[in-house]
Amino acid sequence: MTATARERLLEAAVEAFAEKGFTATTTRDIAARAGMSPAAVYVHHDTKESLLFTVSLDGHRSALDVVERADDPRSTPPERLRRYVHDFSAWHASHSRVGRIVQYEFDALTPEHRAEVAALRRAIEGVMQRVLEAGVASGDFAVDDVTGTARAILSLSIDLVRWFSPTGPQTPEDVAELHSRLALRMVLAHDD
Amino acid sequence: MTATARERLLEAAVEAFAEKGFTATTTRDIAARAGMSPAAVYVHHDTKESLLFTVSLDGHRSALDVVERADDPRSTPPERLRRYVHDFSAWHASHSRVGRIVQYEFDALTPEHRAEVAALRRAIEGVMQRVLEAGVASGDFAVDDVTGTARAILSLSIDLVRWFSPTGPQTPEDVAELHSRLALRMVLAHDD
DNA sequence: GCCCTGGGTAAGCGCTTGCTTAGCGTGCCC
DNA sequence: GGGCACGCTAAGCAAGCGCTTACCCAGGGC
Repeated sequence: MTATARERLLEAAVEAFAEKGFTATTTRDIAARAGMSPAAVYVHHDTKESLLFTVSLDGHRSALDVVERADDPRSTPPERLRRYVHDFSAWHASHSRVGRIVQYEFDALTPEHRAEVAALRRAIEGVMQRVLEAGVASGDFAVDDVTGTARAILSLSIDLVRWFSPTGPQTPEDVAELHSRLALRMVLAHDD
Repeated sequence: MTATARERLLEAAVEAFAEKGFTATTTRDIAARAGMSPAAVYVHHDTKESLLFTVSLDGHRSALDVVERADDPRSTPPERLRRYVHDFSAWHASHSRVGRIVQYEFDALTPEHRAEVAALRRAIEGVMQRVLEAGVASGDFAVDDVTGTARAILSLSIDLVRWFSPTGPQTPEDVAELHSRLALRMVLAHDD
């Protein structure tokens, strides 16, 4: 049960960063939320930024994992896109606090850490582009700007962290369902 | 030419807030960018937050103005939607620094100021909902969740401030064009 | 010529920040 | 049962923060 302290600290950091932003959060605030003295933070993390980095890296890894799992090459491109957007939006809705940190506090990372996170980000975008390209190749999708369209579709899921509330009327599933249908309409070719 | 000092201050604030975020920006930094002493900031603005409020209010007013101008009731719903999304995305791309502040620093406002800005935000969203409702009524659009779809379309334009770079390969017009076409595909009814 | 107003400054106050240091208690090894 | 590693704390340091104070000076009205 000694691992709990480190985890409590991370959970406290997520809470605080999501609520007030990285720079507005004090190490004393994080410590208090974790039920420790201010100095205890530095037993587990060298700097405040390294806490942010850990949260950010874990978050991106988890999101990348979700989209890679969704991108089953044995499915048709429309089904792959549907699952990608569905699961990616559901992830952001279910982890909206982490999502907010990941998206808005990117610039607060050190250049080295930022580069590491940026690589994961490009991977997430890359999977989406592959899905769209597969759909264009199969004739299911009509898309001329793959990069731009990929980014636009991802915007649906990502921007949700700005307004989604876990206590609001919509469930993560509601949003995921809506977004996946809208994404399909954005790209589907129809013969008429 | 005495009005210039106040404007230089606002311009400096936009620069600084967009680059480093509200809390990470110091009043000394803003003063230096405006070519003044730290104390000069307080000749024109009571608090650092009031600078943010001014930037935020001006930004929202300008954006609302753009979408109200785009929503010409004499046009068809598809044309109204096309212009709305086109102009709204173009505005965010052309004013991406102000856009970033407006979107990401909303929580840094005092409750009173936040409420005032929130009203403008609801107005912007309201215009979009009216356009979608008009399209559904005319039979041009097939949309069942008007509120959710409105928010999703706005996400395209809003999320662009996260990644758009004025020095990048795309012009505001490129993005505006892409987004307006994608938005139309999201809602257009097709008879087949 | 005098004063007043308004945009400006140098200096600094009180407080908070991220982080450090020196030390404390508990449990485990031998 | 002595030593020691480990998780943790009380106290505090240097730096930086938002903002204030006391003062300066050019231009206009009378």
